[in-house]
Amino acid sequence: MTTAAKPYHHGNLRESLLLAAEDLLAQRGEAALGLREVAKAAGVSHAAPYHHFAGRDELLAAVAERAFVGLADAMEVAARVPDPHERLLCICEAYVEFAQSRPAPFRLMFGPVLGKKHEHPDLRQAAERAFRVLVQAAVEYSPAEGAALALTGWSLAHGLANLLIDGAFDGLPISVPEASVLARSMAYKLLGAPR
Amino acid sequence: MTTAAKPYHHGNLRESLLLAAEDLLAQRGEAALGLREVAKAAGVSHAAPYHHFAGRDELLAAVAERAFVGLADAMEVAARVPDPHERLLCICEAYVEFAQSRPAPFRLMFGPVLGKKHEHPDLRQAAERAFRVLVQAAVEYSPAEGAALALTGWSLAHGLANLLIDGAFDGLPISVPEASVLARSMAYKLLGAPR
DNA sequence: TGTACATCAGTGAACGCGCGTTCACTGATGTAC
DNA sequence: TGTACATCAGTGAACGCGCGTTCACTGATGTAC
Repeated sequence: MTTAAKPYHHGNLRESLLLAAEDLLAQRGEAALGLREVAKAAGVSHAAPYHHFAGRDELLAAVAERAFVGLADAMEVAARVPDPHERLLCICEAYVEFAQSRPAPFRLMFGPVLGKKHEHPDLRQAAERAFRVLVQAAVEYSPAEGAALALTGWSLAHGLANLLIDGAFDGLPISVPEASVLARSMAYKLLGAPR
Repeated sequence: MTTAAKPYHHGNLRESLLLAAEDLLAQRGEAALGLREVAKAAGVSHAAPYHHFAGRDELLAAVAERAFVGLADAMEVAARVPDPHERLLCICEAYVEFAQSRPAPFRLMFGPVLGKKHEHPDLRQAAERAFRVLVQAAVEYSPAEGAALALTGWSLAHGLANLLIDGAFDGLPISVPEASVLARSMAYKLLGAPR
């Protein structure tokens, strides 16, 4: 059994660091996302990341940006549903599912750990792409109130997502349905039943 | 001008520590909420808090609990509105206003910084009191769907609150109204216009 | 095809910092007689 | 009312840790001739 000698030059360390960061984020949460931890997880000295990122913030911003790309992708897939009513609903469901399946990235994307988000234009751009999917579907559903509907749907999905991943519903003195059932019933309250 | 000699025994250090923590939280956010920082802000050695709290987590839990008490109080005041439709709306508005005026406590209450919330029964109890205000108003508005309506209203208010305090609406490519206008228009979408 | 050399992308030691927690201590308080 | 003494609530030093960042360095790569 021969082990490949570890090359001095990594070749694609930037990508490896991001993958390691995403792994770390998923396993241990945003509190563990330090430069040294990420470097260790990528199997590299703790000073190596500085050749690829200006510092911790820039690494975090890159991770958040990639997460937003993933969210926008999922929302775009959901937006392929033909019926406008169902389409809007599926987009919101996709949003909640994203948060549930990747809670730590979701927190990083919106929370205060990564401040000064406006200083990272790529991050902002990815976020806006996701938002536009929702706005477009809302306008298609209701041209007159598209923007307001998008903000309302976003708030509803965002609130449900956060409450779910923060465990706020756990052990509540009322019975709480499954997340997907919840999302659907809430959306029906907002949009009415399917036409 | 005589300065009162600082007494060796503080008298009410537990309360002072909590006040200092709340101040620190408001000024510099949850990241700054360390035992040493709080002790310094209270003008006491960094080991003194251990006579009043088992450790950092217990201090944080106490701060979060007091914040939940404040939220529940605000919601109860809002619940005095006679008309059931307007009452439900005012409760949600109070929720959003609380988050906007005290974003850092709000994050601490729900976020992952303070984990294992179920290990702090007082905290859970204060949180449930706030939730019950909402459930009761929802049941009074619509006995048949009270619980579902409460969850939906909570999600909507919670999502709006989080998006607002995280600055997610800043610089969006659509125009976003004032927070209170937003909350009201969203609630109308959910409940219909006043009867 | 070989070789000199500039550039790149790593390493590991070090700096300075703040954190939570523990410990032996001491000054202040309050209670029993 | 006075005094001995237990208890309480502080202090300050110390431990061990991990963090972000900087630095001089060196091994690897690639390019010009």
